[in-house]
Amino acid sequence: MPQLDSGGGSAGGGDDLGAPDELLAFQDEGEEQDKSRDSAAGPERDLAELKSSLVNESEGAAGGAGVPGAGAEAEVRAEALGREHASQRHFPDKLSESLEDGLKAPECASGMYKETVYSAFNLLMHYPPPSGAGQHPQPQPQLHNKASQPPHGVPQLSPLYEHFSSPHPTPAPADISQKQVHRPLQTPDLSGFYSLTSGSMGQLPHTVSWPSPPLYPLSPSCGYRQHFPAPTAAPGAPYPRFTHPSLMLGSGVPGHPAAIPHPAIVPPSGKQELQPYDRSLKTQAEAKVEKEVKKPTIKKPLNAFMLYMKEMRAKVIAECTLKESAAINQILGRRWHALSREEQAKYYELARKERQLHMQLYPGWSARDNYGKKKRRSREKHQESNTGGKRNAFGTYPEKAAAPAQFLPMTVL
DNA sequence: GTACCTTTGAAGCAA
DNA sequence: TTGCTTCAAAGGTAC
Repeated sequence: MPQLDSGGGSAGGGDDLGAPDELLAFQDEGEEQDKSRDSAAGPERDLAELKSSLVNESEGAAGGAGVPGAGAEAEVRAEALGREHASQRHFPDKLSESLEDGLKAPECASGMYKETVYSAFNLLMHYPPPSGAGQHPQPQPQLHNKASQPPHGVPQLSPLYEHFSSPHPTPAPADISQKQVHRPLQTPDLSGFYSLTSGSMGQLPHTVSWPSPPLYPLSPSCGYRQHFPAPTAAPGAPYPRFTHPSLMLGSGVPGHPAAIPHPAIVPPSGKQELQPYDRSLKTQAEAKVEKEVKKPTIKKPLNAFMLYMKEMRAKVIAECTLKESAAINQILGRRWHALSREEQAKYYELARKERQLHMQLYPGWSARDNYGKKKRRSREKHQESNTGGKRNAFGTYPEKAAAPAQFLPMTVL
C-alpha cells in the first residue's frame, strides 16, 4: 500500500485531507488491479470488452430468468428491452463502429498501457518557457498533451485544470500578442490554479509552494522541467520564486479586472463567460456591475479520477477516434483501474492538494452550495430510466444492476 | 437550450 | 456508521 504523504509538506499538521479512503481504495483495488493489469493487453481489449459488456448487459437482461435471484424486476427489464430491442441497438452499433474505427487506427493499437502517464502532478512540476523578449521557446519535449503545446508558442494562461489535455486548443488569434498585453499576469501555464479571495490571502502560508521539488520523480518521458528551468523572478518582483501562482494573481475576486477567473468559478449560467483578455475589454464599472449581478458558482475541486480524465481524454480521443465522452470515460475508468498504485497515487496527491488549496481559498465553501445547481431529473424519473424508461447514449438501458462496474474493474465483470 | 450518458471520488445528508 | 445522492469534466446525443 503506498504511503501517501498525507502531510503533503504542508505546515501546521492540520492537513488531514489525505483522504483515508484513498488508501482504502488502494487496498480494495490491489488484487483487482493486478488482474486488470494482467489482462490489460491494450486498447483492443479495452474496446472489445467495452463492446462485449454492453452486449452482455442486454443479453443478460433479456435472459434474466437464468440469473439466480432474478425476479420480476429482471423480467420487466427484459420485456422492456425486448420491446425496444430493435430500435435501441443502433447506438451500440454506432459505438462498435467507433470502436472499430479506433482499432483501425494504428496509434490506437499500440502502447495504450505502455506509455508513461503524464501525471498531472508531473505536469504541475513543469515550468513554462521563459517569456522574455527576444527569447525563443526552447525545444519542447514530445508531449502528447496538446494543451501543453500551445501552437502559437505562447505559454497559455491557463489554470491548473488546463495543464491537462484540451482536445481542442483554442487557436491563437492573430493579435494574440496584443491581447496578452491585457492579461494581468504573464505567468503561463502555472497561473490561476485558484484565484484568491481577498480574505483568504492571509490564511495561506507564507508561500503556498506548489510542490518543488516534486514529491514524485519525473517520468522519463516528462522532461519538460529539464527543458524549461524555473523562471527567475524579475528584479523587484513582488513574489518569490516557487510561490504559488495564485499569489501572483490579482485580487482574485471574481469579476475583478485584475483577477483571473479560476475554472472552479463559473457564472451562474454554468459557462465561462469571457476569457481573461476578453474580460479586460470591459470597463471596470461594467465588471463591477456584472460581479454584483452574477454571483459566480464555485465549483468542486476535481478528484483524482477527474484529474486523470482531464489529462488522458485527449490521448484516448486521438488514439481511438472516439468522441463520445461516455465511451471515452468508460475506457478511462478501466485504464484508471489498470494504473499502478504509484501512478494513481500521483493523482490522489494532486487531488488532495487541489482540495487543500480549494479549502484555503474558499473556507466557507461547501459542496452543498452547489446542490441543486444542476437541474437533474427527479429521482422518480431516474428510477424510471433505470427500469427501462429511457435508453442511454449507447442505446442500452442503464440499470443499477450494472452498478458494480463502479466498484469493480470491468475486466473482472 | 438543456438534460442525459459514462466514469471515479469527495462530500453531504438521512436513517 | 452505513448507504444513498449530488456534483465535478467532457462532448455527442436526444428532446
